[in-house]
Amino acid sequence: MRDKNRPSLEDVAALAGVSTASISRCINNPKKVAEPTRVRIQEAIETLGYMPHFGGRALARNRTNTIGAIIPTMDNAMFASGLQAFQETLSEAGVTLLVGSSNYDPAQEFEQIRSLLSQGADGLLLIGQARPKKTHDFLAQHSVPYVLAWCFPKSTGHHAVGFDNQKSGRAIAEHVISYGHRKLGVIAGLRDGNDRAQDRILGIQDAIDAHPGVQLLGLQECKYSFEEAGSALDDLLSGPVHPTAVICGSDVLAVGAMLRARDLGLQIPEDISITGFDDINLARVTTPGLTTVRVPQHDMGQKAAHVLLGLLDADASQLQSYELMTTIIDRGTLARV
Amino acid sequence: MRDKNRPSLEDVAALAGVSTASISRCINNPKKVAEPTRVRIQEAIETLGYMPHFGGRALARNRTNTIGAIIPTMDNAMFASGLQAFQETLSEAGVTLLVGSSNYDPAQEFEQIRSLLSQGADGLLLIGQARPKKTHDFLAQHSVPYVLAWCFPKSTGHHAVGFDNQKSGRAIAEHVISYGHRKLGVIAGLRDGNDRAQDRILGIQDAIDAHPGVQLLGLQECKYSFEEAGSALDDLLSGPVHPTAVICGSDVLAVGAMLRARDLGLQIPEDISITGFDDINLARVTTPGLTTVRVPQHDMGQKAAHVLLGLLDADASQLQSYELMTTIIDRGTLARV
DNA sequence: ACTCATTATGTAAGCGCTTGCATTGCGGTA
DNA sequence: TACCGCAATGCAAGCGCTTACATAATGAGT
Repeated sequence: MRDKNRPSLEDVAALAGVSTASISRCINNPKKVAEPTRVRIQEAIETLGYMPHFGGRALARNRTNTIGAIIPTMDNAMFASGLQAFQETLSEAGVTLLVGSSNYDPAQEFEQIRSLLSQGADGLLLIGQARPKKTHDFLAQHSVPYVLAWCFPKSTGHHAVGFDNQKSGRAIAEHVISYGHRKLGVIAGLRDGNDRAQDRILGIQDAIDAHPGVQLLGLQECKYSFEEAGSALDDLLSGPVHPTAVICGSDVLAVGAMLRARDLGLQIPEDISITGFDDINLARVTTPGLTTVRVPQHDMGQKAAHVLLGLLDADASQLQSYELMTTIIDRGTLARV
Repeated sequence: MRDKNRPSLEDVAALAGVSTASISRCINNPKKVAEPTRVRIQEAIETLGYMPHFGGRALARNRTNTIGAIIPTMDNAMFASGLQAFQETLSEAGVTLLVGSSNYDPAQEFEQIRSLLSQGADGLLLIGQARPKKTHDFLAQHSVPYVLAWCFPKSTGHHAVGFDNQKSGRAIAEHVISYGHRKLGVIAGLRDGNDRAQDRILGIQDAIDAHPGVQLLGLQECKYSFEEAGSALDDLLSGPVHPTAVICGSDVLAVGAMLRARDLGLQIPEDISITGFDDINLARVTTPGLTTVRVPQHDMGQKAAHVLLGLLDADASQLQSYELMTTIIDRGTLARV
């Protein structure tokens, strides 16, 4: 066992010639201790290199100062940068981030929730709103405060910091339609267990339904990888009638489709238009640049952290929800028809 | 205080009609408990929805089953995907990941180390080898096991899972030179406090020194952003003689330079060659694809996790180091001259 | 001079869990 | 039948910290 001679409160107390209680107060609430004592204690702490024992502290105050985030994967820049902002904000408040990843699988998400909770997380950040009853029950049973991100539930039953995927999906589809496209294809993420993917599709459908002349020639679902998106494009192009525009549920999918289109010798956007969703770095880099929906990832992460921090202190039962707005970024992959 | 009626070991013990010791054993070492008792205990746990209290456990065994990672930023896909692999591997072993970020700043890194340690991290993953004495002392004083990643120190003083940045830097430079380039430019990350950036430059220098006819026309250091890299390219092109190839210290820098080159009306690679380093997704997506150095991010994260897990169990003082190999990926941004 | 706030500090009782040691009960052996 | 060894379980002492409460010291108000 390492740390055999890790100094404890008692050691510091002995050195400083005060009781352990004073040390504790000095650390947690300095103004409750007289100036000279405080200085003496500080010195003792320094010379011993004392650092409070996490377990002892967690046990005594029943609080870990730790918040967990469970995201599908950090491999997608979209979540990574939101998480970065989230972490930075927590850190400023002296709270540490625990990370779990679900790989878009509700069962894995459940396990990670369980795991982070058993690690004593004081609160949780969860992506999206759709989850099995089992998960909801579990969360309720343990009454952890948590906030949802990357979504904005209409029935605002829960704290959320995000945007309306359906509305945004509709917006980009309307945009495409406004450019004159009438034959559309869609490449979406697997909607099973993924409400964001699902809602975006719903939004696209809304737009199509609202414009009688417009038809959806095909809808492909696939994983978020260039390769799968490429195959999805193949499928979309395998029918007798080709779409003039393909709306993609994420930038990764869109770029995958672009890559494939290029391999097929198709010019973008002359031969086929493609749009993305998320506006990650990738979208700025393709030729031409990807027309996409900008999601305020950074703000979302930051705001979510603030909300969560608030929930910890105030035993806030008051609903805290913030809807952030997305915007369409016109680059070069959408042509007028 | 939430959790007022969170069940404790004692509650379970009462329900199951055994002592708390048995419950504890049943959880931590099932085979020390007779089958029928085990079943009874299990049931009690289920019906109560019992979950061990983290603090209590951490206090009693002086161990948190938690590992911290401090990376420069998750905003760079390179670290994000390594971290993802790291997390997954830890998770399989039942260990939770704590995340801190340093933003490439040694002082911030120190603070994060301090913070994660005070959160009881049993081990640490750190990026790179160069850090202030203060940091080293601190790590030594608290005798936490830690492993370095993204580097492979020659004086293998410490556990490391990574690659030799200098060697790889030299390799890509040699590659560029072998294509006939004689006038080179370099855009690197800020080397202050960043040994990876520094070593890559050193490697490039090595290659240049080894080839008498080759000259380095300019070396620009900047932050890892498209914009800064763009400005760096401007500077490189502001002299009387232009480089025919620009070697960049990361893909982000390379792409930033490409974007700017395109704005300047330069054809890549006809007018100017550009190479990257890391091989993140971005590199596959540009037109033409970026010639770069592939870093085995995934393997590195995974291997680092294994090493760290090993260090926790075996009180392993034995040095565990793994050098991974990088490879040059030829895409289209390097022309023959 | 005496009382009463007020402030600074000490005392000690937990917080929930693990674990070394003691105890019990059992089957096998002499 | 008495004894031993072993497996299963219970007992209780911490682990290091926080905090309600008790105590001491100081100064203000009368």
